[in-house]
Amino acid sequence: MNTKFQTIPDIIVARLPRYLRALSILRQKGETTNSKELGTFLGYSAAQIRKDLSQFGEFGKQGTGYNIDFLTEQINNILNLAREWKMILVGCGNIGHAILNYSGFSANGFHVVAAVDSDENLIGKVINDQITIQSINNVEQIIRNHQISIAMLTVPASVAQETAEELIKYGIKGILTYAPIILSLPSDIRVEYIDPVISLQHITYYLN
Amino acid sequence: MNTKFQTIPDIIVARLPRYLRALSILRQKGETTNSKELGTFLGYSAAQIRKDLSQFGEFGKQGTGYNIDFLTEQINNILNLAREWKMILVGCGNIGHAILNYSGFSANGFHVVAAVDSDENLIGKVINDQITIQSINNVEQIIRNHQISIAMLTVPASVAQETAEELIKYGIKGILTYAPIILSLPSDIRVEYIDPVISLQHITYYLN
DNA sequence: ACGTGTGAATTTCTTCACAGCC
DNA sequence: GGCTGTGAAGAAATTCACACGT
Repeated sequence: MNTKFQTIPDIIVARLPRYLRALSILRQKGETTNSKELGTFLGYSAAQIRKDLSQFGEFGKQGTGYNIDFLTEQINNILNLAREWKMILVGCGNIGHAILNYSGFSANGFHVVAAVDSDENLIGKVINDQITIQSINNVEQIIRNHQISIAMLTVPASVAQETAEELIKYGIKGILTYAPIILSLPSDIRVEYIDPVISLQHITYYLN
Repeated sequence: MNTKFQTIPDIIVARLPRYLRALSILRQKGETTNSKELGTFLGYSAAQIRKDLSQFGEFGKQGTGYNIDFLTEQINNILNLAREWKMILVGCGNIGHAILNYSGFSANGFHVVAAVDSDENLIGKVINDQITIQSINNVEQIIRNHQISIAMLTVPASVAQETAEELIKYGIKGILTYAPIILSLPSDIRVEYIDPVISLQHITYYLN
């Protein structure tokens, strides 16, 4: 194992959040698990689980397996989740509203601390008794004041690229976008796409 | 190329919907494209684009590249998109509501023909002047009557597994689930996950 | 006896590089 | 000249299999 001088393949990093999901469920049934159980649960091989984790350290015990709380803590550390993250929601249409009403983010340490939109009619609206939609004109000030590094982008596809570029200017480093468009951004910006149509089109290949 | 006796790696299938997204944008600028342009646009190598497409046929012309309309049609055929797909929405909370109000599905040939929920207070509610939320008790009848094979699952995590199992009994073959839980289902059922927390946790690995 | 961590073997995926056609 | 389609080469990911610690 070596976390300092080796860069971890992204394909492994991508699996770590799934490990967390699995661990939180397995925790309900016991204090320990092992690579076989975890693998069966997630649909991966036991060897792959062990190989993945060994990239970051020696988290298991021979003969016993993994202590779930300990492994969870380690993966949280690896993914920089041992802290709270502030996010800004950019675009407050249908999806934006659903996001503001969704409790799953804050339950996992991700807090939407501001929401902006360009639609005058939405500005000032209070969602979920918690957050007030602000003008997108304030976005620079909001991002800088709160030191926000993650944005959720739920604007129309037609303005997604330019909006993303603006956010980056103000210090955003990671973007979770729901716009059905491929963003062209500097390589140091992390972008994740949520595009249900792409997921559906993937499914239909296997149907008939 | 051989589409009959070779099974195509899923990693290639997964890229095809992205090609469609790219093609629809490139189409606005011209009638043809080539592997280099497409690759640059998507962040893949030109060789990979050619290799991927060659799995399914010879869609390009030497010296010219690919006719965008033709290539789009071919990929649509490969992904079984040259038809309309009916879907049922199971769970009409926040995310369910956002889905019902989202036009991106029907614009791509995916039609939500029914929506069900277990909450008595929601039943009978009309969304978007189009669809009436029905009782989940009717789900079998709805799926069978409409011959629906795709479900969008937006129920709470605690009931996602059992709900999915029920849907499969009635003939559902593909599930797009928003529940933050790993479903354990027969291998002939196609499942795609949309889990924004997993996406965020992937992003944070690269931030600090 | 159980189950990890890990080199080695294997399989899969990506890129190279070029013949061949437009 | 430009660009595809594709074997061959190379790189990456996965699985094997086992020594070793508990």
